[in-house]
Amino acid sequence: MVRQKIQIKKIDNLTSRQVTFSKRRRGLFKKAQELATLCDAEIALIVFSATGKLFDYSSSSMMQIIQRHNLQSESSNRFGQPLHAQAGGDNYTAISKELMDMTLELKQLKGEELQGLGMQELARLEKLVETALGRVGKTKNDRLMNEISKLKAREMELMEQNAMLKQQAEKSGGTRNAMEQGSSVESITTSYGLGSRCPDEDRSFSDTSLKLGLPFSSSD
Amino acid sequence: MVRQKIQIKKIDNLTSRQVTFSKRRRGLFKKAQELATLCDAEIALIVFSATGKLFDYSSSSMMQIIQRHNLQSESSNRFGQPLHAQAGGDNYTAISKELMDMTLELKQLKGEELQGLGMQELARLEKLVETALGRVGKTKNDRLMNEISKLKAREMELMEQNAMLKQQAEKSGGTRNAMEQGSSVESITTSYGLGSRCPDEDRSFSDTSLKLGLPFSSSD
DNA sequence: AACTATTTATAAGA
DNA sequence: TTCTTATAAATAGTT
Repeated sequence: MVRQKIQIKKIDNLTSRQVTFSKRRRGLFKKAQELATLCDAEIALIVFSATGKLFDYSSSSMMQIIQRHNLQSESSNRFGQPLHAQAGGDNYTAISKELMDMTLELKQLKGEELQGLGMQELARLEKLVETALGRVGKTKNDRLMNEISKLKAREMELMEQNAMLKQQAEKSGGTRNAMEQGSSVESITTSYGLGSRCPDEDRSFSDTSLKLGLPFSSSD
Repeated sequence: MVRQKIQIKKIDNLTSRQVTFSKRRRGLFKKAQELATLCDAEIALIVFSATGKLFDYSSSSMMQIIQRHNLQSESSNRFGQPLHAQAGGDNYTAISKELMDMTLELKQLKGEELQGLGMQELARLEKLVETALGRVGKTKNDRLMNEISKLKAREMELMEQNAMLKQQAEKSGGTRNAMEQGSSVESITTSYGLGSRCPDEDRSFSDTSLKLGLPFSSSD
C-alpha cells in the first residue's frame, strides 16, 4: 500500500513476509490499543506468527475478555461437536460441555483469587467442582445407585417373604427360635415400610442422591 | 488524526466516541484480516463496545486460537499460592491443588481434542476428572458406599432369617398356603445363592468403588 | 452516511 | 532489524 499497492494475499517471499508481519503487527496492536482507549472498548487480540510465536494484547484481563466472549457467543459450542460426532457418545457430549463450563468457571475463579480473595472463592470452587463432577461421574453414580436400588428391592422381597414365613410359622405353631437371630426383622420392616414397593422411592432416590449426595437417612 | 490530530484518551463526547468506535473498529478488523492473509498468521480479535456489543474475528477457529493462547501463556501457576496462605485451610489447599492440576490437564486435553482426536481424549479426561472429583466428592461417595454396605448386610440377615424361617416352617409341617404368594422364595434364594454370599459380586462392587475414588473407609 | 484534509501506516529500498 | 520515503490507507471533523 505504498510505493506500490499490494493485493491482499499471502506474500510469497519469506523475508518480506516476515518484515511485513513485523510492521503490520505493530500497527495492528497500536490500533487495538487506541481503539480501546479512545472508545472505552474491551479488546483482546491474539496473534500467532507463521512460526508459532505468540503476540497478544488485551485492554483488561485476557481471561476475563475470553470468558465474556465465550458467554456471548454461546453458539460457539462447535468445540465439542466434531468431536462427539467422532466419539458418537451422548454421554461424552454432556461431559465435554460440562468440562468446558467448569474450566471457564475455574479460570474466572482463578482471576478473582489472584485479586486477593481466598476462602470464599475456594468454597465456591469446591461447590462448582462438586457439581461438575456430579455430571461427569454420573455414569459411575448411576451404577452405584442402580446397585442400591437392586439391593433395596431385594431387601423388600426378602422382608415380605420373611414376614410371610413368619406368619406361617406362627400359624402352624412353630417355635420362636428363629427369632433369636432375627429380632431385627421387625425394626427393619418398620423403617423401610414393609409392603410398599414404591418404585417412586427408587426414582426420587436416584435424583436426589445425584444432586445432594445421599438422601437416605442412613442411620449415621 | 485528520483535520486535527487527536490525543489517545477516552473521547468525551458520546456521539463522536460511538462514531469513532465504528470507524476504527472496521479499520482494526480489516487490518487484522489483512495481516492474517498476507503473513499467514493466526489471529483472534475480540472487541466489546462500551455498550457491551460483541465483535470478533478469527482467522481460523476462535476456540483453537484461544486454546493455543492458553497453552502458551501459562502464567496461571501462581494461582493457588498466595491464596492458601490467606485461607489457611489444609483442606482447601489440597482441593485447590487438585483443581489446578485438573485445569492444566483439561487445557492440554482440549488442545489435543481440537487437533482432531476424540474418544481417547475424552476417556482420559473423564478419568482425570473422576480422580479430582473423587477427592472433592469423597464425602458423598462415602455415604453411598456406607449405604450400600448396610443394605447388603441387611440383605444377608434377611436371607438368613428367611432360610431359617423356611426351614422351621417345613420342620413344623406348616401348610403351603403361604407359598401361594411366596413361591418366589425359592427362585429368589436360588438366584441369589442362599448360603453362598456371592463374594464375587462384592468384589466387583468394591472395584467400582475404588474407581470412583473412594480411598478411605468412610470416616469423617 | 459522505466528504476531505490530514495524519498514519507501510512497501520498497537502503 | 531499523530507517527512510513515497504513497496508500485510515480517519477526525464537517456536512
